[in-house]
Amino acid sequence: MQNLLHNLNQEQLAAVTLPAQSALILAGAGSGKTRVLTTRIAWLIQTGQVSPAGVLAVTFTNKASKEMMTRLSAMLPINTRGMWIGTFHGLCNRLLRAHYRDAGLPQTFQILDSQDQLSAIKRLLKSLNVDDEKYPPRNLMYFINGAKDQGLRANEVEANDDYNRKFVELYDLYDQQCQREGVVDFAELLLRTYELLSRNQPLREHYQARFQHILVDEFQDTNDLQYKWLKLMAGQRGAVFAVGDDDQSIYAFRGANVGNMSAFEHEFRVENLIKLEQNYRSHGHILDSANTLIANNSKRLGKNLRTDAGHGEPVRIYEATSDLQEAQWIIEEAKSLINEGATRSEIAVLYRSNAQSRVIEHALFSAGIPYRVYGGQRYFERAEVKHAIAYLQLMDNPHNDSAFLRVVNFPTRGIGARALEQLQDAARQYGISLYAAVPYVAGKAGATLGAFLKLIEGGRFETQHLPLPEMVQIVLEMSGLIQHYRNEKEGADRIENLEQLVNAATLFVSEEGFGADAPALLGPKAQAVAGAAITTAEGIEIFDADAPLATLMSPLSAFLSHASLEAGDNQAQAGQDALQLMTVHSAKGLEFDAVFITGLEEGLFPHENSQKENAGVEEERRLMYVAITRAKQRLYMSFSQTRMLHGQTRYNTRSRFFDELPEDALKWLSPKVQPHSWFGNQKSAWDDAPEKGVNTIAKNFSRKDIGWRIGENVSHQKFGEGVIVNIEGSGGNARAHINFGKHGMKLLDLSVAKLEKVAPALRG
DNA sequence: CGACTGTGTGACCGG
DNA sequence: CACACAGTCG
Repeated sequence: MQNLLHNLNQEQLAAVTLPAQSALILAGAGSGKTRVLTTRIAWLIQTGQVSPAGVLAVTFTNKASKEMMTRLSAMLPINTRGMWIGTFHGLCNRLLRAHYRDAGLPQTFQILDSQDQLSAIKRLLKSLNVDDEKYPPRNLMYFINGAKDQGLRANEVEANDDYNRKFVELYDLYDQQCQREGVVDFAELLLRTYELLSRNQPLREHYQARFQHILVDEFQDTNDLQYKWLKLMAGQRGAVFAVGDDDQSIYAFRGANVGNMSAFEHEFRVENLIKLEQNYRSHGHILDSANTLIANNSKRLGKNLRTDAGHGEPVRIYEATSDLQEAQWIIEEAKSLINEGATRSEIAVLYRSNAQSRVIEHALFSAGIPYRVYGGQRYFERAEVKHAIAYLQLMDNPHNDSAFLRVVNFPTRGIGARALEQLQDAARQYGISLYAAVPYVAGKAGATLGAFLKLIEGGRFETQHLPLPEMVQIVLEMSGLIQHYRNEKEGADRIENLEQLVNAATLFVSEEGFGADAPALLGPKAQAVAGAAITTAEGIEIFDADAPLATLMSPLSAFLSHASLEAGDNQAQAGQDALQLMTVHSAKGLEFDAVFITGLEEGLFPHENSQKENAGVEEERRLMYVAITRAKQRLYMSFSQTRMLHGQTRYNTRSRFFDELPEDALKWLSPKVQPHSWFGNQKSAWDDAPEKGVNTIAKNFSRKDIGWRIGENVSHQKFGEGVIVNIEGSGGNARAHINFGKHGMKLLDLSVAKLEKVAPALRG
């Protein structure tokens, strides 16, 4: 035990060895949060305060839970696979499989990822003849998920006007559709588990008694439903050890509620609030920047990171003239870092949104620097893989209409809109799934549909006794997918991805302990394996959802869950030493020797969608805080005067966050190319101005006429610095649209407004 | 009727 | 750059 604790600092030690009560650990970035969590679990077990089965550890990401298991295995000689360590979603999946009947689900229920969910919603609207312009599917999806994240069913949502009442009605119909098809979305996994435990007293009491210690990572990211879920699991006696950092709460957009931290403090009667403020990651200037920036937020629990490392390098800031040039600068700097001996994989380029990666990737590619992009499309989200998965889904649960529609005519087999219309009519008439409705379709359409049905059933029959990887292989062939892509010009990659699915299945089966020969389709004998049955006073038998997936569901069901819940690695050439490109969101929890934060412009970072509400800007600031605290030794920040986004040039001012950083920690670099930017140069914004649209109006005037031009940096007494985005009208009537960053877009009369020219590169 | 091709529109962050 | 849509050909 000595060695377990001996490397901890005082704060960490105090947290790890707290008594068995609920506690809140405010853990700053780089303060050894994961270490405290895992050591706490190990310490509890090693000192005999709890058995491994009495611990429930919840994380948000698969990565975090894997990390926890790995570290725990290194500390204790136990098999962590049987332990209850996982993401909220993964743990709920386990519980629902074990108690599927009580939860009102088929044993082979399937999980919709957000793509699936959106297409299910579109399908619902279509079948109801709802105008999807008036009720956009995406909005309905946000509405439904938002409600579920608060733990609200349709009948519990308040609607004050007709428009929202319609949403509520559609929410209810959506849930009915999911139930009919045997599918659940992400939020449903949690809500359904919550309802299961609140309604089923013996079950609830069983798990409450079992989990004496509940540990939660990234507590600041919990939404209302997750908070209620934890409260229910803990019951009266459970000790919840919550670790979080309110300054790193960056998921409000999907329902996370930082308020849960103070609520937790009161409702769980927290006597021990420990702050981990010693930072082991970043040099002084970097940490100062983070601290000074985040001090601009109003609602904080209060915490200031300190470090024993020296000031280190200043934070370098660069103003680029264009996104292209920004990328070139990044590459120059990265190159010199590498020349100085930096490891490529220790250099990260962060951006606010995925769309920004393209320019940087292009530049890196041209420069021949290996790089790796996180985010973007993930393995199980690729179209061809989703197709293959849909065939497998149909074999496990034929009533999944989304899966049915995805592949019924892919590869094409002569089933068109007309046939499907007939099928959908029949399904609606009898209230059954498309699959079940096939026999009710007559004529030629009925025959082709019948052939598809035979294909699925034949595949199922042929593979029922085979192990999962072999089943996958056969499905790839009999579905016609391989053949289809073989005929396609650029199908080689897709075939490779499909064949990768067989490997994925092989790997999965062995990692989850299914045994190489376990038949893919055969349901598990859960009752026999999963520990003793518990009979309650009411005579209800409960089978504990103990132990790994292998005892709860068939290899195929488990694999399909895995495909939805883990979506796989973000594509990338893994392995080699490469620069790391990712969004700030996906960088959370990581650290790098050198970090570039790019695109620091008003409208982009902070993002324009967040600027309407004040709380939104605070979240952007926390996001910036997360970005800064990823850096260990070197930190670079850059912004650009112009940027191509969604096919048009945008003129932005630099991010307000620059004004919130400590001057003495910064070093402003002047642009290396075109020092006074394009407006003094021959090639100017005129040449790049789009040929169509409002800009052509401005194009009719020469600079002499009005003295101002698009793209020019100006200063206004009240609004500060801005950029002329567009000019309309002529001569004395000319008016300019000017982007004043945090003051927003203004339309000013050029003959009236007192504007001054600003040289873009100058800055104190 | 169904398969294929071209044009227009919307696009952050993620389990 | 991805989808949904209309329009055309077999």
